[in-house]
Amino acid sequence: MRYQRKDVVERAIDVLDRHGLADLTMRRLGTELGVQPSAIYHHFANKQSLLAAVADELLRRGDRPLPESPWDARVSAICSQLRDAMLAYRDGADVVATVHAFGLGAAAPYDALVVALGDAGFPADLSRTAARTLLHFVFGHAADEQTHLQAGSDGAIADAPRDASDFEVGLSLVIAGIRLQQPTDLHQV
Amino acid sequence: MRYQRKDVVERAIDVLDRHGLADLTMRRLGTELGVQPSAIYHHFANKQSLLAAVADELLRRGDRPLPESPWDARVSAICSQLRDAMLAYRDGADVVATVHAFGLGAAAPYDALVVALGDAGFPADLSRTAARTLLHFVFGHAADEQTHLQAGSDGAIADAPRDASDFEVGLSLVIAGIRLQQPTDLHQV
DNA sequence: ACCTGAACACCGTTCAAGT
DNA sequence: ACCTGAACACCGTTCAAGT
Repeated sequence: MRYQRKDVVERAIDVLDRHGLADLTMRRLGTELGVQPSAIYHHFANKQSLLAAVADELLRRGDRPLPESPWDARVSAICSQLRDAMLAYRDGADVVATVHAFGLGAAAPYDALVVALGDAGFPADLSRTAARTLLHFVFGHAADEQTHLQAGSDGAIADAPRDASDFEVGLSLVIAGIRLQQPTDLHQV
Repeated sequence: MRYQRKDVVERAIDVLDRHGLADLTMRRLGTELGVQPSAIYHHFANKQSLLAAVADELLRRGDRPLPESPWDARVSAICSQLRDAMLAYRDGADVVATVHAFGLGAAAPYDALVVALGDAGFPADLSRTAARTLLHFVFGHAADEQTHLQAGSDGAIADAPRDASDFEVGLSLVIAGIRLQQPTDLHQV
């Protein structure tokens, strides 16, 4: 029963999706792998690194080729893809947000947004600020939605009725705000 | 040494600010109060409720009267005040975000935003979506900033240089996007 | 390279009983 | 109303030692 890093991450995602983040403990994961908890520390320095690897793999699995299209459609596609990737697994938004809060993770979507905005002619400063603003929205919205969905399945009361298009509306607000910052001579590019 | 709910919350904020969220345990708090950990369960059903009360108190302490001004300035003031309240205590953004992720907390700023937007003439649906979009930005930005500040004081490398006006720029992007949704006959109100 | 076994220093929560 | 004392069922992490 010898495992590599990759096997451990795969099993961790399995436990996450079946039992949730609260049950994704080093001890539980060890049991699932048929191994002592301490064995996992041969592959990861600590639980934080394991979670970072899990978050990266979740996002990697959601990776799709982006369409050739105007910058705003590309930005929208990156955000939607990120959202879909997080919602595809139980507590996925939580994991990605936790890892991001620790200062790691989601570097790929961030870079993709900065590039898309830079290509559209926005200055580098604004591109970075706008990219982070978009990520805050996507993370926050996904976490919110996953919490409410889960609260619903737990039998708790869903206090805020959420429309299916709520994400698109919020996203379009932010993108519209970014669009306004374009130099006027680029409005038709 | 008999305490009431309020005393427990105050001491919890004290521990939070001095030692951080990771050290705000029921056992630690009990020790600081000179009481058994189990005694806290007389005042709070569980740790989650305690944290919710802590988050509410943090926001309450940051409460300032809002200026009479156009809707966009009011919205901006609500967001800045929320941000300041979260950053005023160590790990404050983390606490508020955690509580919010659990489906509670930050109801006051949310309601204030919905009212400000509704008064400006936005339809109720859009007001709610815009209010949540703003909260996602403010929470995400504050958590990000607090993480990086703390990483800096821990001696870690601050990977993304953050400008002091970064919050204002991001916030103005979102508000500008909302402004575009105004019915044209209200643009000058 | 990968794992065991045992320990260390903790957690949140419950509950009968006390004042 | 507020608290004690003791227990239950867990955590993440370290480390010498094994193969």
